[in-house]
Amino acid sequence: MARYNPKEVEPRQRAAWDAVDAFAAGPPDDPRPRYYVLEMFPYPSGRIHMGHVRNYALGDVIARYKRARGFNVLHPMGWDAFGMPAENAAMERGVHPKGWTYDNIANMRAELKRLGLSIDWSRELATCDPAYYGQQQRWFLKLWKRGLVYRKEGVVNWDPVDNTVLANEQVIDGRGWRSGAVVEKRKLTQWFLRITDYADDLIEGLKTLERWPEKVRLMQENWIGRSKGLRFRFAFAGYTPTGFADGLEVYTTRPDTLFGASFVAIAPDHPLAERVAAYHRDAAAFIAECRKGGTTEADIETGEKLGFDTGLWVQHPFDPQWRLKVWIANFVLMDYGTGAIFACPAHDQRDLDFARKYGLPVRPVVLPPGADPETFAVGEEAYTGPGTIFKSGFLDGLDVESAKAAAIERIEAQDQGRGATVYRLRDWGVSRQRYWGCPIPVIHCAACGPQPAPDDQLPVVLPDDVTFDRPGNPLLRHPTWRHVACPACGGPAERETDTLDTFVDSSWYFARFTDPKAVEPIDKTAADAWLPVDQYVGGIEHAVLHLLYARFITRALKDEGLMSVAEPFAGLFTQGMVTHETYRTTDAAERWLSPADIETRDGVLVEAQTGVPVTVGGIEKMSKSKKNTVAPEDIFDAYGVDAARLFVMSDSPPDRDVQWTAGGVEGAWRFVHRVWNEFDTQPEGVDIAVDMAGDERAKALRQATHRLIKSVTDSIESFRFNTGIARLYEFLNVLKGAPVAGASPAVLAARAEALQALARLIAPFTPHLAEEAWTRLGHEGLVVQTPWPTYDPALAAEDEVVLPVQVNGKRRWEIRVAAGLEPAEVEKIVLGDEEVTRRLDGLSVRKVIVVKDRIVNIVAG
RNA sequence: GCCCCAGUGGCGAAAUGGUAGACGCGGUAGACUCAAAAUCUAUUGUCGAGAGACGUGCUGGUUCGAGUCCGGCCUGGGGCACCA
Repeated sequence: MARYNPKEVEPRQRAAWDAVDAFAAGPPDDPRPRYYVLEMFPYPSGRIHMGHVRNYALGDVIARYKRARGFNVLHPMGWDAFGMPAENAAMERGVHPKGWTYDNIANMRAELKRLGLSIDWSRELATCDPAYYGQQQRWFLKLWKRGLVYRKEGVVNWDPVDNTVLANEQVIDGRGWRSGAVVEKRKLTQWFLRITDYADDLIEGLKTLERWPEKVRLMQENWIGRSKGLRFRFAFAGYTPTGFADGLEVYTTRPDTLFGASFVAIAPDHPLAERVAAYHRDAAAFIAECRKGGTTEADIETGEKLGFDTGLWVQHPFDPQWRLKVWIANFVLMDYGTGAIFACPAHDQRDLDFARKYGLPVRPVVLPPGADPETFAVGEEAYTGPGTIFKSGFLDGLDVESAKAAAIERIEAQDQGRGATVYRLRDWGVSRQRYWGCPIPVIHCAACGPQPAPDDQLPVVLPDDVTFDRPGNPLLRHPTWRHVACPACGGPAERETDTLDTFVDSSWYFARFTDPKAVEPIDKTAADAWLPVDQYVGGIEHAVLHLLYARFITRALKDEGLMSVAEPFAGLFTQGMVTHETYRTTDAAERWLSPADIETRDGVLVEAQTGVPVTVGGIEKMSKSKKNTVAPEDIFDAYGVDAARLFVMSDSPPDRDVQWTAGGVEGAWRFVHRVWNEFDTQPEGVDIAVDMAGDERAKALRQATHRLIKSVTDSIESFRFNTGIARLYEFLNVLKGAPVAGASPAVLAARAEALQALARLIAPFTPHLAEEAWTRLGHEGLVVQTPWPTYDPALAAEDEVVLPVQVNGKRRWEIRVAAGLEPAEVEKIVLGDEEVTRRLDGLSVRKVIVVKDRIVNIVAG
């Protein structure tokens, strides 16, 4: 009897899979139904962390399960290989980003292979490979031709640490998503992708994504932020400023409150504000002050409403005699709606704050239900609820929604505006002033303007000979790379030196995986065969960023005819994080300590090296800064890969955070050994066909086996891997209750049947152990090539059930009856039970409720 | 401020409206051992000797029956945030 040794078994079983190329996706004419399972591909930081282990183990369970269920599974892996860390390494350590990246890829590939993932490695790709980003340049130019790419000057988010521009989605709480630096506003000319063209589609599409978490759909919907309202023009009263002969256009979602108008306000960046500033020094000073304020969180929190009276007046659209003042206001945003609003202080808090500060009129026009129209007034809080419109001319008596429609209708009839839909979503700025990214394949000619790089010059390859001794974009200071001939006129021209946001790279890789060597960006036949991805697995942190960009690019490429699906991911699963306790020294320095650096001495937690006492802090996401990480490689060495995989899936539901504990992984490790012992003690050559009838113990084991198959299958199907694993643990306890020692031939046969099932059921979770066990049972082939076990419903069903009997909802005793017994029969048994008189305690039976195979409740009084 | 999610033993967690706490961790006792580790066995929500009672953040309600459904509140987490 040999002790299970993962260090010996695991590499051997991986070699066995490789020898038969077990995980290659089937050829195009494969008759099996296709299933595409994909985890978000990693950034090659150099090492895998526990988050990767969990992410890829979860995906691997699905891939292995689906394969066993007879699917032709595509389960590829690649590298999101462009990005800042490579350049930082170049600047800090003098290594080349390319070398650094490919070294990291080599390391991480080896680590991921060690995890025993059932990946089709023949499809591996890296986004920094010209073979990949060249194809990206191809479709980028196609989208340019389509009008989905444009260049404009605008105020952008500038990350002063990474020295680059960031998209709105990449600014979190006023800081760069990667660097954490406070983002500044800069005016730059940038490349944009017209994601707003698809705003409506992207919202509507969410409704079709039934296998996405509600939470993610909601976040995307909020991010796109569709609102319906009215866009209309105010005519100026008295003086009309130059360039505004058509009036001033505003956007509102509350046209029902137009008779409550108090003033009109424009953004400090509004062209009219600039016009006013041209002849009004105080206005110019006010605008400058607003810009300085910035958009950081703190500024907004304390942000006081500030305004500047332009001295201009406009006419109310429903009453030309009624004049409204035009203010410049710091709370009006230029890049939402039209950058101008009409204010109704009674029914909008911001307008109210502003009106109170500057002594402007507050006119309630929505009467809350039950309020008195004579006395209703607004104090310090605007009324935004439902009600009846009053003091509003032709809108009087209508409810809010009807009044909106009526007001829009009137404005449209007057030809002053139209009902409009406005989005919060902005176009996606994709220019990055960095070296390690996909070059934007454009050539700038002073005479001809920006020109697409000619097809025969693609890919536009990054030059290798660049320097990182100074900040800024190395492409900009490369001596020769930029200088090329204009493809249109042949004159001297310059390459675009901006590279693409790395989120562009990850917006289509799932499509490239369907044929990673295609001569076109996407092989339509392969893409249409495999897409959409049946199950995508990744972190919730990409709920808006990557997942929104990928949906957009998929739609754009579909419209370009490159593939046929509109939604890239039919099913999405967002897994929780791996967390760990944090530790700090109690000395003045309060240093964070790694779990590896602490130990218990005389019952006190101390730093191993110094003996300084340690306090246990919160349970947080594993991170380098808090030092609460555990290196996967160390765990693999100590407990084996299977135990690590098992533990990250066993202790929490996959979508929730899981807390890494030393005790937990030891439990998983014990399970691995106990499973092996059951296989190891089973004698060889047991006759499984022996007659088991009449042997109660054998029958009980067989029933447990078939119930196990059912419950593990159900658990995997519903992504509740933790409960599936719990059933496996439970079953092991059953097996141990029917040991080989002293077993009848029938029990031995039942054990053999149980082990045949068990080896296959654990295969998605602990694949190496499963394979070794399968071999131990004497099979020639591999578990990975063996179908999923099936259960006999008759055996899985209970034949006797214990029914709790309640009296008035309180459990009093229980009876044992045949499963499936009709309620009337059960009632007879219960009422005939001698317990009944004792338990009723003098009460009489009023009613008996029997839920078949579940419970009996006697209502007595 | 708005939107969403979650509160269950010492801990991670189970539980189609039907026996709350499966399974694991930790604890306790025991076996094996010269001893320890490992392993195995039993036990482990609280109170109670026991029968039993009480227990799923608080509070109302629906129901024969509520952790689960509905209303209000509290706490924690996440998202958005001057979006007109």
